[in-house]
Amino acid sequence: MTDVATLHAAFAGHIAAALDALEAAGTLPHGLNRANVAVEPPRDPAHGDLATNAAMVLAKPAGTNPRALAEALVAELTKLPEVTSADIAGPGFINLRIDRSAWLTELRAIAALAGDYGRSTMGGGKMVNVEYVSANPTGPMHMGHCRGAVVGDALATLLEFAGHRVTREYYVNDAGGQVDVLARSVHLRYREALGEAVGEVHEGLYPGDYLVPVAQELAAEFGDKYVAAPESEWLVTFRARAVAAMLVMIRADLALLGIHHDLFSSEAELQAAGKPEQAEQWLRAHDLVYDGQLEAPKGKTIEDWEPVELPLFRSTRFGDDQDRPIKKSDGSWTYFGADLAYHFQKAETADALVDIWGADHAGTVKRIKAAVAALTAGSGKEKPFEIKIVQMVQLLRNGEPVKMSKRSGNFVTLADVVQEVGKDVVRFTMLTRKPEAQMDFDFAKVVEANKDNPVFYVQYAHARIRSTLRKGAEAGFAPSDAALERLGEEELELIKLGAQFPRLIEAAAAAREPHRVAFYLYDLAGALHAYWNVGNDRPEKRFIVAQDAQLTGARLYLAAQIGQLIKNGLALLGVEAVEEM
RNA sequence: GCGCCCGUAGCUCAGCUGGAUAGAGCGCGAGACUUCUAAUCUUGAGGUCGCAGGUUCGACCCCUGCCGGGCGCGCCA
Repeated sequence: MTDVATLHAAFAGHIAAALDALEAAGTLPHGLNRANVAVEPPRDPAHGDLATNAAMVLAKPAGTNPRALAEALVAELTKLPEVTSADIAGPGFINLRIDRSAWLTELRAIAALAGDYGRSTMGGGKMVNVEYVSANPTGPMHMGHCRGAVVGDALATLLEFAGHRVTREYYVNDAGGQVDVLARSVHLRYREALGEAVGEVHEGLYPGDYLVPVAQELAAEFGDKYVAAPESEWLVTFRARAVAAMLVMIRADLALLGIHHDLFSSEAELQAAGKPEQAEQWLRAHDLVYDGQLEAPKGKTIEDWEPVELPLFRSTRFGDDQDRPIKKSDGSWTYFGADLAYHFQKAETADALVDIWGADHAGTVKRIKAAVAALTAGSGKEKPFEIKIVQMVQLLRNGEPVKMSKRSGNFVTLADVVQEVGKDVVRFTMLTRKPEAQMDFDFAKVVEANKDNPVFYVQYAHARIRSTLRKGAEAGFAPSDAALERLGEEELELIKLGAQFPRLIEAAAAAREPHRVAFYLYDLAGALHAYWNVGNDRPEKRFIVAQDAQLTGARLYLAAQIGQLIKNGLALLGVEAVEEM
């Protein structure tokens, strides 16, 4: 990475330096928390290029009033050569105007940093573990998994770009009852592969045809050895083979979306290593697990409910409505029991944990966070642990809900959707809504080629730029920073919007919200299109002005940098920046 | 019954961790364009930020209580 400071980083530094100066002069006490000091463009551009709330945030802890502090800050900031004016507004905002040469310098910074423009050291190399997808290995990926997969993957990329070291992890639930059902389902298909007429697949088993290939392999390898054998003889083998086959399929499905995990962690291995026992032991020693009776579930009546004594985690202490079992009555671990040990294990190597979960698991957030917080605190390795919930996606076709039949296992697969609308459309669309809000995904709308469609709009902006650069090259014009001073106010506005990219990256990463990148790109594309449209009626406002090579060079240089920004942003979302459409 | 999420323009949604006069697209009104700088453009109207309190210099944002919608609530995963 080239050593070029972006305007955003430079001004964060300038404000900090000004505050340091005030501390040295005794105007400001030492050691104030500056975490809430922000430097950002004011909402109303008429107020200036940059604004800081430093005086308002620090006035109270400093025991002074905002305007007095602001005046002292302004005195420092006006010393900077690139600051043309610094005014105090409202309750104590400081509005700065930046010399246009600084914006042109920023444009050169984009060119110099290219794919690294916007990259941040904010994360300080901290190891963040992002766990996402983690679908049960019992079948292909379907649309229910899609949103979490895309959000998790984009978040992981974003965090990397913001200076974290990231592990993309998939937790494989290969130890529960569902993988036994999988093994039995494959056994049925195995008998079928050997010529037996198995008829309708039993209700409790997985009916999907995707089990046929692995069953055929087993048939070819073992012949009829296990046809009549008791389950105990084949279950372990069939289960292992089936899970392995399902994971191959799941990886292939995820690859269609450009998603590749670094680590697949096995629940069965975790249990074999005795991790849940260790966790239980500690929790018991600290009175967080006890043997008790589970209450009957609320809100519905269960006829055969019988209280039994189980090891329970005291989740009621943490806001849950009842204590939760970590083991079943047969002595095996519940999902929760294994999961808390799993997260504890992850916390041993990572500096922070982020899980992406579907809304159907939202009810279990409190208990797992409480258990993990207790375990990590107990070992002196308390780690931030966030769980991001992604809400349901309703599939529509021309406004009508897409029917899904659960009975036959006839769900809409991720592969089908990617095949129909393409990877880029799926990924971008999943990111044009904050994850905690429900969303509609209309097959008809997401592929429309018009400005209502954000995917198209952003990709088109990039293609337009690339096409312009090609046309310019054909006519003998190359982007050049030799005469950037020829750029006018309209161009400057575009640069100012572009210069927000580094700040946006840090804010989005800190909030763990990759969708902000998508919305920013939509804004940037809109600004580019608007600028372009002026040239429709006024040829002298086009990027290529044949009789003015100097101006054309400067405008193409601007175009190239905006294109670079869009490309960088799309890369974070895992969407291709196309050359033409 | 309980928990979590959502509620912002007619519709679909943003709103940068509490900042300045709450934004965009669609739709609607008015005008322009008949085109490869193509897959439209310009402009206007449109708001009790679900409701009611509270916290403070300041609230769409935080707290409490309601209302409406979604998801979930067995030792399943």
